[in-house]
Amino acid sequence: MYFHGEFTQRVDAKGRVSIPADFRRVLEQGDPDWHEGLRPRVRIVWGDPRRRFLECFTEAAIRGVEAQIAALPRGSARRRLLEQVMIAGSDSAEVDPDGRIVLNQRLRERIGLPETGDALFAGALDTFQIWLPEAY
Amino acid sequence: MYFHGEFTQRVDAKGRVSIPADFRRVLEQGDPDWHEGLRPRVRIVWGDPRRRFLECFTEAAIRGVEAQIAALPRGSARRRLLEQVMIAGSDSAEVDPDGRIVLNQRLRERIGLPETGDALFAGALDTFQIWLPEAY
DNA sequence: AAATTTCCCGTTGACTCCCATGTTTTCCCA
DNA sequence: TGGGAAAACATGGGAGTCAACGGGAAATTT
Repeated sequence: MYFHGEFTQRVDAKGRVSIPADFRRVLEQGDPDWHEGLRPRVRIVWGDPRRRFLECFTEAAIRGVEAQIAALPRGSARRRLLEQVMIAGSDSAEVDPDGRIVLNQRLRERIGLPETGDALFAGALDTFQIWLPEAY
Repeated sequence: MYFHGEFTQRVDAKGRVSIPADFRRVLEQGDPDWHEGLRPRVRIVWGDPRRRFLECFTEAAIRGVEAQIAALPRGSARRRLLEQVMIAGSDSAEVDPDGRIVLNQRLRERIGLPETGDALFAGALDTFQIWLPEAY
């Protein structure tokens, strides 16, 4: 089950933004611990300075990435870099009962989202991205 | 089993349009999860700016495309481009019990369909296209 | 206690579902 | 082969449902 499609969602004054319903379904299916009535988790990666979007992973997808990094030689340059970008540079969040997550100050600044405005969600197979619409 | 032929169908005020019956048969056969009494799924790709039509894939066909994209290196330019055009730039729809799908505002604008009018369906083997008749 | 975060509501609009109707095509049998 | 019944198809409309979203109250943090 993959993310696909493109959705514009409003970010309110509290930093809340609705995850498109289709994406929620994918997050639920992609979270091994999830079951009906529980809230799916999502991992938000912001650590790559070259990217002007937030990259969001299902629980299953981020575990795959973590396993790949863990398989690299401890202390190697490549491993350190990926650790810094993907692991240190990520937040995990829970989708609330209304289907929303909160983008905190740092996350919003990272992609240039104003106090209140629209965010663009773009599906990309096993991840989805959150963009400032003008930057997309 | 392939899409073929050319059909003009009416788009009503709600954006609904009947899928030609022949095409429905192909969608049903091309959806691995489909069985009698279930509704076939269809994937509508609108993301290629050079195209002035909507390209519609069977479930099997789009999975093939997704698998090919997923096989490309994560983060490569080619993969990002294809993700944007084919994955983010697509909507999925279910054929309703009356054999119709809904073309929402964005899809209609994409090919210049007026509020109410005719759409032209053209078979193209494993996909079919939806055109504004004048543009075809 | 001030600020931030979470929870819970109500509202709005879009979309889905179901039903109704007319037309065309298919099928069967005289 | 002609006619008629039955099925399939194309299309319209109304009502119910759900997602998106904003606001205030409660809870938590600092």
